Amino acid sequence: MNEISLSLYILHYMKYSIDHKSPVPLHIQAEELLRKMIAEEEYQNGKLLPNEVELAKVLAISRTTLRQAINKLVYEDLLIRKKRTGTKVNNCIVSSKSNNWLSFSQEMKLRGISIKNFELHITWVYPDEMLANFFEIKTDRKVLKMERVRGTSDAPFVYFISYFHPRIGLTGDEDFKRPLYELLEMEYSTVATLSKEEISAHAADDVIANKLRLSNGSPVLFRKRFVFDQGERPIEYNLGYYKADSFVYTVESRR
Amino acid sequence: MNEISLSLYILHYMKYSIDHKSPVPLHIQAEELLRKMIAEEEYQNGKLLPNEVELAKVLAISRTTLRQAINKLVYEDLLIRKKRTGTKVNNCIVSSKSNNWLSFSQEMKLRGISIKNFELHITWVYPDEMLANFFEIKTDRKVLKMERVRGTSDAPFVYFISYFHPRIGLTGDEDFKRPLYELLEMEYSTVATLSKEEISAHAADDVIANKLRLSNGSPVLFRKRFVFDQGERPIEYNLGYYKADSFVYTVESRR
DNA sequence: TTTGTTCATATGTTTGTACATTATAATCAT
DNA sequence: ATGATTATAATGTACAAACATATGAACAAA
Repeated sequence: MNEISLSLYILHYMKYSIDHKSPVPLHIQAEELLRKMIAEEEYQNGKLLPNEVELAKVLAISRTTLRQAINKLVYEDLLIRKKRTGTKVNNCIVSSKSNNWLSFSQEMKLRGISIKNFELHITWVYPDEMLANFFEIKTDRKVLKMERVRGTSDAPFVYFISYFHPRIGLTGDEDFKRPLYELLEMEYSTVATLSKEEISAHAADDVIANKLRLSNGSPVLFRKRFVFDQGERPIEYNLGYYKADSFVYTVESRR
Repeated sequence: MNEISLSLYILHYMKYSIDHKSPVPLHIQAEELLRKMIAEEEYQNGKLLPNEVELAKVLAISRTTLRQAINKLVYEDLLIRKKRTGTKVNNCIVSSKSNNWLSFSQEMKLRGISIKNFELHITWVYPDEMLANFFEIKTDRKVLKMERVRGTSDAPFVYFISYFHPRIGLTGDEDFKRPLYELLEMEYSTVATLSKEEISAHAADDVIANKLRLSNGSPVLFRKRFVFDQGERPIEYNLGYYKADSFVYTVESRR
């Protein structure tokens, strides 16, 4: 690479730079920087990152240190390396790692996808038999129900229904635009620790089709989620209807 | 560490050793070795791994390389490092083993469902770009393709397509009515160890609808499965189309 | 036209080295 | 005894330097 394009790079990455005097480790700084970089539009379209040696040179860190940062993102499946070609953003639509406990919005943010809340509806309802049973409460004890439709700026792609255990103490006036599990953890010292999920395919009924702007009978991915706290006490029952092809559930298992 | 305890270590790790002449990278070998080590009972009880410099010395690899391996397991949350103390097994997350490794027919049997094979079709085909890439072979090298439709005595409910890596040595004349992973293990000494899966919902196209006796556009649960052996070498690529509501995927995760 | 061959260039692997950080243990002064 | 200090032993961070390997592209030979 010649002087000119090198200085272009320098210019380009001015806004992100590494502070060698900062107490935070260089590879952490580099990681942060990469996360910001790959959130940018141009990288979403499959543009390659600058190659390792050059980028290391520009950031004035060693290639090893840079690789340390890149590797982390590769492991998180946010970047894909290819020999002789380079490293680029893994822009496959939406996916969720099973052991990852990021909230929906956090994960979307990570991938540089901005999400829009289409609907947010809070009510207090009587639980049905099943829910009362799961929460281990009587059916005459009201629980907080949250309905939510979310998607990209273009169109909604998921319809959530959540029920929360009254024990938590939610009033319904909380700011539900905040990441949910953060809210529970910060304000209600309830930590979601265990989740049991059931994933299946369904045909959209009237309600679902309407919410997701689909025609009746369209395929949706349905996820039922039972969430527990540290003491394995039930805290949330969550139903999610995802527009087909908008959500891929990834699971990694080893025996 | 003195001579005696060092040689104890050597003895102890004789069974696991690193082959410097093998084509598989040292850090991969080290990773495998660690996985085996930490599976041992004594390490489950909070026993610390040997410290990095010593272990590196015993295995005759550099500390950096060893750390590469350890880091991967740390990232997977299998190991926990602690300064001044050492690295030990994180035995609190054993639940991920809930991921059953039963084969399809075994699992059905367990549930008391007798299954019927509707179709079983074996061919040799050229892999497409993606498959060749996964198998790390050229697109002109044929691979064994197995198609299979199975269900209850009433109706089919799943359509499988499997591709097997030529390395395994399958001829196509095997008895595919036997449990598949048993066959691979017994006859071809190929042990499926790691599986990465992607689950999503789709609308059935002509082919799928026909195989499963559904109408076009009906919802199906689609599962893509990448299967690897001990050395993380690819051995199978499997596509499964399940009739909606006939299959529920359950996942349990703990953080 | 097809098939090798080579070259350039990207990531991949591995080592050796050095110093920083930090939690604990041992020591010392009070 | 107890609080402060120091030493130690582990991981954490960082660099530079090789060499390995895969692959696209250009070119040459069949």
